[in-house]
Amino acid sequence: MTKSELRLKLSPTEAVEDYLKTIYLLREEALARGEAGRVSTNALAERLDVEPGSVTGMLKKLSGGKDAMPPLVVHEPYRGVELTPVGEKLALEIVRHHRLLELYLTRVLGFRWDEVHEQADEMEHVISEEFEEKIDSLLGSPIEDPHGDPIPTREGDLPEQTDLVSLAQLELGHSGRIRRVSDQDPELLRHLAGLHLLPNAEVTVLERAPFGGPVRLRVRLSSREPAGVTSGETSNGGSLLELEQSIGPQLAACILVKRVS
Amino acid sequence: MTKSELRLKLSPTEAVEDYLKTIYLLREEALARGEAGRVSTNALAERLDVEPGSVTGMLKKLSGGKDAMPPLVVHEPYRGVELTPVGEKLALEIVRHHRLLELYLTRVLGFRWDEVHEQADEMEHVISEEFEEKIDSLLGSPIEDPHGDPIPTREGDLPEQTDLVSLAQLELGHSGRIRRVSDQDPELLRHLAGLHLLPNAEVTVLERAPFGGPVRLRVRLSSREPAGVTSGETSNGGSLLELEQSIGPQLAACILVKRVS
DNA sequence: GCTATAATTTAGGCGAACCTAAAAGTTGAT
DNA sequence: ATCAACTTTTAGGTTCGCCTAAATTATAGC
Repeated sequence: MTKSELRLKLSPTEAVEDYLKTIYLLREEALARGEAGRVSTNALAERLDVEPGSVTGMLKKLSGGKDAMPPLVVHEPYRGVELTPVGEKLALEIVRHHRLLELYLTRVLGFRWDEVHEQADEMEHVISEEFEEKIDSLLGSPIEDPHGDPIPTREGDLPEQTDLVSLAQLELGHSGRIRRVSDQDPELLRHLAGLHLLPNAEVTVLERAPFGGPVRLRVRLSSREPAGVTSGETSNGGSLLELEQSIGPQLAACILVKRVS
Repeated sequence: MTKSELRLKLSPTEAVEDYLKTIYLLREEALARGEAGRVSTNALAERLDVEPGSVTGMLKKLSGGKDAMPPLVVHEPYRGVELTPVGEKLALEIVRHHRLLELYLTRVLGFRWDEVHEQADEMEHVISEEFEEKIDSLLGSPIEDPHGDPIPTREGDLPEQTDLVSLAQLELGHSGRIRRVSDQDPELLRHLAGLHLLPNAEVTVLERAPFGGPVRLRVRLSSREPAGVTSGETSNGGSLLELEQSIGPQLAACILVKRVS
């Protein structure tokens, strides 16, 4: 009843919100990789941890438009799906909730950046517009979350992130400042924090071994490391402001930097 | 998936949590009224806004104990239901979440006391134990919420509230300090705030009209009115520290006071 | 003790969102 | 042009939490 009451005010189901959000995020990731086109059913299925058949069923519902709800996606069979303007609006609301929550949980409640994604995934569906507004203004209307992901405005506009390339693309000898890291995997985030590969750090590609070998990097630590990012181990006793790390190529692909040199 | 994953760690469903919480709260209210005995199916149905038949079905499930889940209630057909120790533990966890959230939303995020109940009802099911701990310590391990309801400890102990009587019971000429008000109805809370009948205010019963007539009260405003309780209208310009109000008997029954004289 | 009323249970169903298995359609490589 | 590999759809099923309607059981008045 609490649930159905909510849904009655024309709000989408939690499952619907998850589908819309995921379509949006997959699209965003594809764009970052320079790929065009629609999101495939299978990609959605994998990300949502659901069988492809279930996705088809949901896409049918979402593109149907019932209950005074306009179509939220355009699904062209065999060629993927994309959001309608209304669907994108809804997706952006959820993404905004998610990223605001992630930032709030780290900045205000002191969680580490690897702890917040799962919590935000739960809370994003239940917080009220008023709650959203309160934490937004408490944070000073921030434009990105702890992982560097841009936070949509209430109106659904995204701060543009220009010229970001992944460490997998950055040319030998070139440098960049870390701007954005995938928030999906807590393990990955803990690992990166351990290597001090954090937002605002400046890195240079020293060497790239062939055949998918590791990438050797010089890391210049950011003077002010972002809050709530390092674990308890305050091993920053020494004044090491520069170090070298080696990372695998799929890890490098998760790290987006803004070119410096 | 997100949902079923959670449930797999042996956590109860949201519906189950709502049933347990509601059984607990109805029991608590009955105790306050001096009634003993179990909670009836119909009382549950009414509070949960669900048909009685649905309640019976759920009670069967809850008393069944499956999926490595022990029985959470004892349901004696035709004579109501009560929580088992395990069920009560779970119920108290939800109540703790709810009341901590209510306090957090008023104290930290600046919501009014009539705005927080519905939000807490949603959020209580999704916040993590870590979130609970963070806001608990941020609030200084508080013992009651904005409406004066006691907050269970993490161990499931309740701060005792001794000697509370409702304004419907308080004898003519006697005084009490408002300690606790039902948080169920936002309208009621707004109304009370308008009459300055707020926690910590001291009231004296001046007159009680017969046949369920109104109760006339003298209200001495608390020096420090609880935060987030009065609406925008800062009509507290004058220095009126004492005033008279008249309220109906069912309203009086919602206000619990601690005897002063 | 009987009956009216209220409380409870039974039985059958529904929609949401997922599943599996298998069929059907599409694409690309040779 | 054909066939293998992939993608998508279909068809039928499951669980959860709710519903209604009808049957049953308890309680209380007379």
